[in-house]
Amino acid sequence: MRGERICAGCGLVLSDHHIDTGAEWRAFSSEEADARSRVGAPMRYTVHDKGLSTVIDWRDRDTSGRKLSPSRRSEIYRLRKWQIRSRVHGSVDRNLAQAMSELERLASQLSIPKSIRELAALLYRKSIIKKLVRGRSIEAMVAATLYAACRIRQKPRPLDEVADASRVDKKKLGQCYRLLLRSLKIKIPLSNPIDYIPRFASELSLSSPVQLRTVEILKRSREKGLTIGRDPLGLAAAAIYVASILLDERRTQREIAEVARVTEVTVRNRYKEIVRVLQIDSLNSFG
DNA sequence: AAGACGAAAGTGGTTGA
DNA sequence: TCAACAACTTTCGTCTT
Repeated sequence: MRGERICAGCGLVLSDHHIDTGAEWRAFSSEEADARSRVGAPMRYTVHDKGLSTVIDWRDRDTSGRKLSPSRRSEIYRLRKWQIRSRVHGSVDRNLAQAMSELERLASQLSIPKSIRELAALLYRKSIIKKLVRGRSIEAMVAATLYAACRIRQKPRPLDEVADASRVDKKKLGQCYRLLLRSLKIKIPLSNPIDYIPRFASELSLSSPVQLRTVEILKRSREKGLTIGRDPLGLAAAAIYVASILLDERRTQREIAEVARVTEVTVRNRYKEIVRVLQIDSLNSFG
């Protein structure tokens, strides 16, 4: 239920309220699925198998014992073949299948474009080859690859956001992410605060002049060395806060802190530094 | 009443002996 | 491997709008 449509160019969120038809939970058994399902089966997957779980009988008869039409027969034949194939292929394939469906679910919930999903899928395949998934949850590794893919494509999402959507806790997600970087020997630079601005500004309903001013503030902050060793999310939040006041579209520290997933204290600390170093006197109490 | 402020103590990751 | 360290969080009492 948390879909957004995002302009690929600028990141502007065009519309909200898309419906994710997938279940938002995972079930490890059918009992659990029954227990957690609140809306009944969305479709009759049990009939002549659209899922992979149903066993296809060898006889060419349907459940009431009648003979099947020729076209139906060939369809069943095809399905039977797939079922055998999926058994022949080992645990790696089963792991992948599960992972890919989890990836789709997660990416859909986070409105992550297809090209980034594919990169994440590639990373996951590599991590399987490297046996990184052993002893870790599939869900955690999937989330980590997705998080990494977003950062590689310069469309970072806060770690917290990914963690929430995947119900993997932040700590584990971070661990998996770092393992991924180490094992696959990929280097991902710190995320650029500017990359967060379009999303955050959109969530806060801020005009594009505010966005432009925010970017300006971030660039100048970087030149002054204010960004070294600082959390990019905190910088993004603080710059938005300053810009929103300067252009008279003020948002509270709390509002901004919430979308950026940092605390108000961090917003405060960063924005004080920005105001001091960039000498934005109109926000200063002193003359 | 809500927002902003800043001090103080706690957390998890990084670094360097 | 461990301790010091920097940045951020949590919490809370106080001031400002």
